[in-house]
Amino acid sequence: MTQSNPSSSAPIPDRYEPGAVEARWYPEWERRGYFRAEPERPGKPYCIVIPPPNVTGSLHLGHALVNTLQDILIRAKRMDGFNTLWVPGTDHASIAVHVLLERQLEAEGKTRQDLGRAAFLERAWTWKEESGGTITRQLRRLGASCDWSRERFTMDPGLSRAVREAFVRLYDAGLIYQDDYIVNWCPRCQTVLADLEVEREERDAEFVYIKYGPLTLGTVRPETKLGDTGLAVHPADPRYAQYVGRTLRIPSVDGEIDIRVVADEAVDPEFGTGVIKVTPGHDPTDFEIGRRHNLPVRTVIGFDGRMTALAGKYAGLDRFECRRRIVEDLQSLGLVERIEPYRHAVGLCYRCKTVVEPLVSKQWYVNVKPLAEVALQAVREDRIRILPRSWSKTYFHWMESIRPWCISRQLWWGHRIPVWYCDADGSVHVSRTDLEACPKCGGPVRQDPDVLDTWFSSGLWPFSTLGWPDDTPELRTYYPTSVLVTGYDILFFWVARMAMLGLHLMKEVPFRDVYIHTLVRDPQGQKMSKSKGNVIDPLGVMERFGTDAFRFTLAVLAVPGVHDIRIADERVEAHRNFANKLWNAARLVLSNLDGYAPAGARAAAGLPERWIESRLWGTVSAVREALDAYRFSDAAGALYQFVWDDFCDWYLEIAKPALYRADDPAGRNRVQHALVTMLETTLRLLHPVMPFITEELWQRLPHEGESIMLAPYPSAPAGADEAAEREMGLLMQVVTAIRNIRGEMRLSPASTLAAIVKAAAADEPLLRAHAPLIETLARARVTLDPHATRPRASALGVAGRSEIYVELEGLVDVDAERQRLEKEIKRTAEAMAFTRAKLARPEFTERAPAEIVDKEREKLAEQEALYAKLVASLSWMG
RNA sequence: GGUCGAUUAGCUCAGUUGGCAGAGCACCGGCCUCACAUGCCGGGGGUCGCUGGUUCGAGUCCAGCAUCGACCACCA
Repeated sequence: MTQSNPSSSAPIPDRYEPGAVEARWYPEWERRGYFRAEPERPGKPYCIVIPPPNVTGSLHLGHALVNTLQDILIRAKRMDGFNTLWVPGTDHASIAVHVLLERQLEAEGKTRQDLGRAAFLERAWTWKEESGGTITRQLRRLGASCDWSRERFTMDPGLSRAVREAFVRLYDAGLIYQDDYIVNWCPRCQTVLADLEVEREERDAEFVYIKYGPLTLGTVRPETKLGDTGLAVHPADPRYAQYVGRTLRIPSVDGEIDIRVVADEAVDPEFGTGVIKVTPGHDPTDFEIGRRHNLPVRTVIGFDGRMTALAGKYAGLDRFECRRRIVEDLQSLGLVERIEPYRHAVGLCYRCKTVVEPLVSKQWYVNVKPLAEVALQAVREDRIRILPRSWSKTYFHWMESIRPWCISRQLWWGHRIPVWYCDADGSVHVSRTDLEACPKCGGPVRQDPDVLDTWFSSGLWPFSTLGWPDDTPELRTYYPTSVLVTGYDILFFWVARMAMLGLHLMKEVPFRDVYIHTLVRDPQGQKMSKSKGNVIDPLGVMERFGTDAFRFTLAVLAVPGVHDIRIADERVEAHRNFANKLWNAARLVLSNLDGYAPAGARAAAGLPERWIESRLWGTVSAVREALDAYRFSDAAGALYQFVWDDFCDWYLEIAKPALYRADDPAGRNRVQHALVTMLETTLRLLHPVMPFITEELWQRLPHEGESIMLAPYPSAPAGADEAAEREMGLLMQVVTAIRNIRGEMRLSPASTLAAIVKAAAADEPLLRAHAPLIETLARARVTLDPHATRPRASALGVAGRSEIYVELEGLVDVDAERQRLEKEIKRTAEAMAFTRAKLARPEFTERAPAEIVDKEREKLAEQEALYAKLVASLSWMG
């Protein structure tokens, strides 16, 4: 060993105490540079870019899950000799930061406009500097082995350059354009929102039937009446055919108005009265109808959510207040026919939950249709694998019906749109560099005041973080990245955009695999939110149970599927216990290593050693296969079962006698060797999931190398030792049979039982050879007698085709035993009848595969033998 | 309205090509056995939502129904 290690040599406590171990190892790993990547390093590249958490955020369960999974993959690949890179970083989260800072300002009685753009941005940067480190500190706490030397932020100079490059290229390709269109406007955030950023929520409302002269129509938005520039009916609706094309003069809240009736396919004649009012300025459908029929746009609600001057006497009123007033006024004019309760979905801002107002305004768009086709193709052709596969369909569906992506935002915090306007000659210039003067006339220019959608810069993340647009070694080595791990909630927001932009700008997919994990919910299945007060703080969980236990729990919960997972304390507690189990197993091994000479342990392995080794290799294969398929739960499950059931419950108990005996140093050494190699390998196998405890224990065990992080990931040298597994299986059955009797008969665990084993001929030598092992594990004296008859006062156990009699020596209630026997006879008879019936059916014996039929026949033979024995036993009971 | 998914033990959930229903927790009984009571040994408990179909054989495949959920959607 070349470096001193921070693990203490003090006596090992009998409980695993995670806090100190975690605090010790992470800084040490980081200090030694284990996380750092080098493009020139040998090994197949394996790269993951982190889904950048919002810079202002703190670690929540979703982050904990996604980053644990990534860390498991990266650690396993790193140990397995890959040239690994895990790029960490954070997102500037334009609108989210706005909401947050504006709430702060609100508390001070100010608005962002009071502050002004420069001061607001200064504040945002200060906030970023102050709290931006929180999440990365917490990721370290989780054990995330990211290459922190390559940490990126979406508003870094380098990434900002990438954003401009991308914008210019898309603009030059004619894929970015400006359009006057109806958009989703958030009156609180004072910005436009992309369609995706509008959430739907069912709300109760009033459906008001308003008289429009001879016609009546229903609406949930009476206030937009002031913006009506037409009425529409379905072209094939005979009821209203006479009105189509006519302009009606009708009474309204603001006197007589003229309104034209048009026919349009968008109208559903079945709904309401079959007539709709057309308000092109405040409804997307109406906007389209208006365009088709040349109806003017009349904007009566402003960007602030208040009625405009065009609203006449209602000008200045809040839109909802105006709604009430209009309905009152209509009622007093006798223009309301009736009002019905109505439940419908309203659009809300995904950040501040304010009701979105459809408004017409000029915005920048990306024509994503052609990009989507390429991105669609990549998934169809499996160049990008979306896992679990079922998510592909969702991706296809969205991509196929994709609409232009509105990318401008009337916000300040973000990437300013690289477009300059010259007022002198009216020219528009898109530029990679800041412009001071108009390239055409040399006159003054002003930059577009808006910023880009946050997701524009995160859409470049897989290559912008690797140095794009420069041609860097990082880009050449690590792009395309190997896998993207993320939640389905940002499949469209992020994954789809990365696929489109990556394929367009890099001409290559941004990632080979996309592993979509499920979302984490509280124990009641509720989505966690601050307002519900059900947020589980991962740091608190790690504090209470340890990071490794927490990570293991997340891995266990990470089942491939589409429905969300729930996390409860009991789950984490169970894995805290698992960590403790591992700790104590190691403690047993470590405290019995005196005199251990690795070189002298070459002697032929005994059956239990062959068995545990076979089990270990089976586990190694299972874990590797599971990780390759992103089946984290299966990997964790295999590890749990091996460590607890096979290694601790069986092998350690088997090993103890040899360990404690001083008279057979060779045998002891052999067992020590098995213990050390099995445990050391297990720790390496477990390390990606439980990095801290495995490092701590590995350092204390005999090992090669300076850290478990750099040790090779185990691979199975051979297949299973089937003979060993079968033979040990039988011995274990005999032991369990005896223990079973002890339990059923209520015999003291302290007593040594007398067991007579009537072994089936084929098993006799094995049972004879390992009788001492059975004796130890079952706490029984074992007599092997192939011709034994069952003693009168005894209980019967069965292992395979062997019988075990445990003498009860008058300790047991005969009636109780008789009852037990009767019950067992009944059960056996039922099972036997079932098997017989199955075998009696020619369809089965003729058409089922031979080995299945043979298995059934064998089963029946065993059942019949057992039945005969049981019946005989009962007669012996008298 | 469209799409996808779920329904398995008291609870939370596994169950990959159809071949004897599993885990963790909870529960019951017995143990402080010199690694661990965050432990050990044993045990009980399920018509796999309902109805049909395919098959020698269905938790698994197909159809319908019921209940719940998620996502998408311009029905005013």
